[in-house]
Amino acid sequence: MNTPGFLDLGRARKRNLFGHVVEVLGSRIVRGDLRPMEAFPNEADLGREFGASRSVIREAVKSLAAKGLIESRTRTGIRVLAPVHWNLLDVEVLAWRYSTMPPAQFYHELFEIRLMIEPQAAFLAAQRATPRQIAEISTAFDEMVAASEAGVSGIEQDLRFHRGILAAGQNPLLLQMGSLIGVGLYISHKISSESYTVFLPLHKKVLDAIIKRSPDTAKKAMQRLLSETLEFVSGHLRKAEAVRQRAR
Amino acid sequence: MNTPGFLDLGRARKRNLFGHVVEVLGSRIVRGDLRPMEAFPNEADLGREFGASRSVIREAVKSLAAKGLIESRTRTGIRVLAPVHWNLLDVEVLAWRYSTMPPAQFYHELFEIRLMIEPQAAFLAAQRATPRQIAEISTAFDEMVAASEAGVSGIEQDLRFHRGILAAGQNPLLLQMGSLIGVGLYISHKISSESYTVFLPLHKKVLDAIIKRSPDTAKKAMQRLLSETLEFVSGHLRKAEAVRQRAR
DNA sequence: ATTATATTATTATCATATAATTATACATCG
DNA sequence: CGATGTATAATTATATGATAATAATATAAT
Repeated sequence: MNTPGFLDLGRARKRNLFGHVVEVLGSRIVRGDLRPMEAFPNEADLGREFGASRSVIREAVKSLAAKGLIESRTRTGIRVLAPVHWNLLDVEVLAWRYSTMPPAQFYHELFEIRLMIEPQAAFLAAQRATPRQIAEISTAFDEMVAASEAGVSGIEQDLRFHRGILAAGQNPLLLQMGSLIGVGLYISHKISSESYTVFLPLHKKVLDAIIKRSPDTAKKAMQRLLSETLEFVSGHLRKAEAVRQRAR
Repeated sequence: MNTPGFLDLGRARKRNLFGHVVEVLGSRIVRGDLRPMEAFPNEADLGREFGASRSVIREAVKSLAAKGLIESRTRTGIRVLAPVHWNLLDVEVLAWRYSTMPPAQFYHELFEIRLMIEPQAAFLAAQRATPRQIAEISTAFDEMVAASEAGVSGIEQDLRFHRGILAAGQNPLLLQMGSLIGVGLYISHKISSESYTVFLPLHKKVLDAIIKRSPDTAKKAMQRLLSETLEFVSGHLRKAEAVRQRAR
């Protein structure tokens, strides 16, 4: 039974009117339909477009403003902020970006950051992880293996593995990167469901190094895991692209 | 009572009721006054506490929800989410965290992340920066020098310097780290206004390496700049702490 | 014991009214 | 002419009160 947890990226958010408005406007902004400094519909217009009351529109606007996408001022109206202000690590913003960008480019961006963060996180985890945290990472790995043998997704377990390492780094700011990893795994899995099975041994090396308290080894193992995964998925994406080209 | 924001990053809050409610509730949550899963006031109670109408409360709640601090569901009410969900890189959340944490600890966390990101960003900048971007970084540095000679703050210029390098890395996700740097600089400056003057030569080395398109040199220079700044400020913090101890 | 149903607390949405803010245009004055 | 104050109007900010939808909990029926 799959718990609908962290990874409801694909799922359309249409629970309620508010969510719908946020979703549509957020996508538009991130996609670039509504460019900074250009005219933005005012509350009344938005209400008309979505058939929603002013309250709903205002709440949606506040929500997008909290993510740094827009700003709303009296008399001036609503305006899209420059991308510098966007909270790009927000799960929703990440999802909007992903759904409106060439997968290969997005994936590349993502891994460039992961490669900066996670190896060092593994390093710190090897130094600082509590026994409890090591156990958490360890069981996550075991469940990845089990999922692999059972031939099911395992993406949740994979995320728990990586999140566990971030947590063991004992720096709360690190945990923020969990959203990046979540999206990364989600994409990997969409592209090639075998990817995590192939890389189980590399995960194991990271885990072992953390258990042995060998920071440098953990760091290098994580580096290798990430760069090989990137290579693997990029290859798949290139192949898919080639097929699409030929199909024309 | 409500703590007036020690940190006016961007815009000072309290401009209006909405901002006030967001500020106070956000601080409370981040500080840990309102713990996850425990009872949270409902809309009516919040309205009574702040003397605000339901609209204001609802908008504030949506705003905090957009930052991942709380979740609001029909009949269940509002509840604080686990810290994993918080958008810790959001400028406001960062500010709330800073104003409710021991400065030394916060500063350490911050630099641990900066040390993961910025050296590699400098590396990428040396590879990828456009002439225009190099010019931007360069003028930012010149203005830092000018500010230093004039004996004024220079914190804006410093931020532009570091942001410029992130931008030159050509990875939008990198830019998100600008908020971290902004807060970091703000704190450095509060602690010791001389800090950036002392480290001008190290900035220069980073700039030169980028101009010369020497990624490895740029990376190492940035690494040195950051770790020495960290050391410098930590020393000041320790001294301040010692003084406070003695004062008892 | 399990399942269906009713109750009820809470948020979701709507509609409307008034206040506050501020960009703009205009007028006034030095 | 240029600066500076002032009225106007557009837009968001806030308030109020009503109804709808949702789901946790209690209750009744099987």
